Amino acid sequence: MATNERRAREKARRRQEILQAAREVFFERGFHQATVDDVAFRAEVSKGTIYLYFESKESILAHLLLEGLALLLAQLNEAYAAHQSLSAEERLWRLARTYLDFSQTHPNYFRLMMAFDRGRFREQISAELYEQILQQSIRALDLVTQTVRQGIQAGEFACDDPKMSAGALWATLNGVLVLMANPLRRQMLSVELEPMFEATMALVLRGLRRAAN
Amino acid sequence: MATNERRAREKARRRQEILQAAREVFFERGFHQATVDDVAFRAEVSKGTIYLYFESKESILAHLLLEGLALLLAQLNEAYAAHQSLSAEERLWRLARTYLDFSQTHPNYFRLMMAFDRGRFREQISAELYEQILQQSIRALDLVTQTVRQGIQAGEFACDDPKMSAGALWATLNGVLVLMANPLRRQMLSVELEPMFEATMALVLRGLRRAAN
Amino acid sequence: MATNERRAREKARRRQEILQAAREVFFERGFHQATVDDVAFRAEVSKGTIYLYFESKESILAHLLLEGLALLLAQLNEAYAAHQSLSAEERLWRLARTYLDFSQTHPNYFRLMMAFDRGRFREQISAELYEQILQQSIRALDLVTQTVRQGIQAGEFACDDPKMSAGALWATLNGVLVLMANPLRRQMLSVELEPMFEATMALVLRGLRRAAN
Amino acid sequence: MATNERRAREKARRRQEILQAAREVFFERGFHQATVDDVAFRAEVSKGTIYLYFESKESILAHLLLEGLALLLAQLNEAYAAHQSLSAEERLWRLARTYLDFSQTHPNYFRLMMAFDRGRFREQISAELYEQILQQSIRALDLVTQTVRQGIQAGEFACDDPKMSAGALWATLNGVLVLMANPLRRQMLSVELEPMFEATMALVLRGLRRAAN
DNA sequence: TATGAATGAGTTTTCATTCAT
DNA sequence: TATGAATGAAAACTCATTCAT
Repeated sequence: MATNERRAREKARRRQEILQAAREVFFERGFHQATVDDVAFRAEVSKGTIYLYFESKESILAHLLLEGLALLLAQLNEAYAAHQSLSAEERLWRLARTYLDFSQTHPNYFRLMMAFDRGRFREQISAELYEQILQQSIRALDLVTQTVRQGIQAGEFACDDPKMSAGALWATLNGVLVLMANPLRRQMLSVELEPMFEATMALVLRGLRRAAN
Repeated sequence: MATNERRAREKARRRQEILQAAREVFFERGFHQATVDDVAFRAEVSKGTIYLYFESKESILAHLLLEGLALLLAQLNEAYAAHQSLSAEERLWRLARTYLDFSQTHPNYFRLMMAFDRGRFREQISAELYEQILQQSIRALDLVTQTVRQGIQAGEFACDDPKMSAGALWATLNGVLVLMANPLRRQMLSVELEPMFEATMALVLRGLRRAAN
Repeated sequence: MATNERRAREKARRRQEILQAAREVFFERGFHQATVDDVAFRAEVSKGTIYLYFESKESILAHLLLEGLALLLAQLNEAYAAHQSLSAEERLWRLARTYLDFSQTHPNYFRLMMAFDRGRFREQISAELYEQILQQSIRALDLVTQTVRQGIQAGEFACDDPKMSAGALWATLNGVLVLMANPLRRQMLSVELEPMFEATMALVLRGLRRAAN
Repeated sequence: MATNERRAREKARRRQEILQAAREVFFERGFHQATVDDVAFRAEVSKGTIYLYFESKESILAHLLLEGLALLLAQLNEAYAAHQSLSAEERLWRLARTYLDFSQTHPNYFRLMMAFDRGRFREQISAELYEQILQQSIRALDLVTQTVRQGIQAGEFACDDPKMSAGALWATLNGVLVLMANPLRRQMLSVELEPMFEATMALVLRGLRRAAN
């Protein structure tokens, strides 16, 4: 029935509204500082309604994380697919640059992703949700792996295990982005993110190249 | 006076006992789950006493972090100083291996360090304490920078900015260690920490070497 | 009209389904622990529908109680009527035994009856409903009163006020059944329900008999 | 030290104050309707303080019950011990009358005792507390058992098992007191508590007497 | 008649921190 | 210096009931 459809639509919309409110509130005040009441108030629904759409406060956060991952994945996919004739190295640059951009444009989502590995978060959400998040985060890595594989086949790269190399590259990016996320540390190192990013990528890619051996 | 000295000594000891208790409790139950009461009980002092030695719960955590950093630094220093005649590359391997070992032997301290960058932690402790922690964490990096500098001077490495290269190396290590800290992810990647560590180090060092250009 | 009849029939059936679901849910989880949602789910109707058939959660419980009382009354009536030529004492034994059986076969209903006297239950249901329940519970007593009266007329019993004696007998039964309902207490008293029941009945009937005076 | 003593004394006093406040609040509004906030307000302490002295709301209730039992036991003991030369039957009358008086003077405590057997109360308090309550309630019964035993030895009573007879007597009293606690039921039965009590006691004691056989 | 989304007051419990002794 | 009793704000989550559709 049409009624059912409309209902489903409205339900989805309401859910989005709550998620949107939670995003604002969590990002403004921090997850721990923010209260479910805050979210309800911002979403202009009652507190009970929140629990009609989400199991717990943590579950909301998990869904925000999923949202962020989806956004990142979309951008990475776009970067990956954009130009078919790209060399593997160029493609890796594009992927990395996209990630860098994402981390700067959506610092909150990025911080959420980095925080995911830590804490008792895992214990507070359902196993399915947890695995779902992990799956998504692996997908980003898969794009890199594909590209490394391409580079190996094209003779650009000289590594044996594309998975491992991709992991190394991705881990490196994470490390750099996290390291440089702290302004005080940037100052102490007297290095800025952009050059550091460039240098690190150059370093790793140099390591990957055939001639390296 | 001797009395003063003894007093100071006892005060320091009491402080250590509290710290020790906090370490156990925080690591067992997690920082948020642990209560100051737990710490007081474990340290066999009253709750009020805790606040004679530390400003707040967060401050205790910060001092634990400092402790962890001191431990790591000691180990890194030892690894750095051990053999004077080491090549820069060998020395970097030793430093990295030491860091890897530390992350495995003291996973709780390691997690604490990684967590430091996140969250509202910064807002909950005094600015001095915060900077102190940052200073310490920079010192570790300095050892790496020194080594890279040595490599450049010796003609081993072919990079311009030792600070940046050291940062890249360290960031890479952090990234790998964090990435592989999650068992489920290790499984999904079907890669183990040890080979990943080796491969990543090899990759980055290859990128650093002269011949690379 | 036939339609009306069918409607009424269906309405009654739906009501019974809800009552049946409530019985299961309330008895399984306890009244307070059970939610109206549970009942609705079990009855396979929506929560709103529950309120089309019952005024409140408490009202459902009251109707369950009425159901239990009806069941007990039916059994008591049967026991009372079964053999016309029974002596009063034999008849009292049968009634008591029936009550005992009921308390064991339907412990939940029995507990509900015993709970009725307590708590703010009275304040939560309509006065009519409350009185209805009381009326029903009095009817059971009436059977006992009738029998005592019979015994007096037949010269079996030697008491003046049949109402009072019946009340005493019934109260005694209630007391015994409640006292022995607790397993831990049975253990502490090292007496089982059955012998206690027999002994108490024997005691009271002895007291009722003519020779007693 | 004197300080310790005073502290202990004050702690005990504070505990009593909370218990006193809880008694008032629970009895006025009913346990479920009453909130811990109410108790705290009445006791003029903060809510947190309540939980410094009692584990839970239910635990407070349990301690009130213990208080009531202690009071009842004191009165029963007094009645039991008062006159050494009493016959068993006279003594039973005194004990029963004392119980009756208690139920009228402290209807709230009495209701609490009757409620104890029901509900999920058992599941909400610690096993020790639960057993403690049960133990106390058994002690009252023990006085009756002692007296019945005395009657048997003196040749007054003609029963075999004093425990069982005492149980029957006590159960009977409980039954009568509960049955007659409801005003509406008293009205419907057109019997008042006092005569009912007298008649029931007479009935049961007649059943106990030697001549009965 | 039936639905089920929305409500929002209500409740227990926790815990970092303070302060009189 | 040490204690530990007291605080009281805070916060997540529940659920009976209503009402627009």
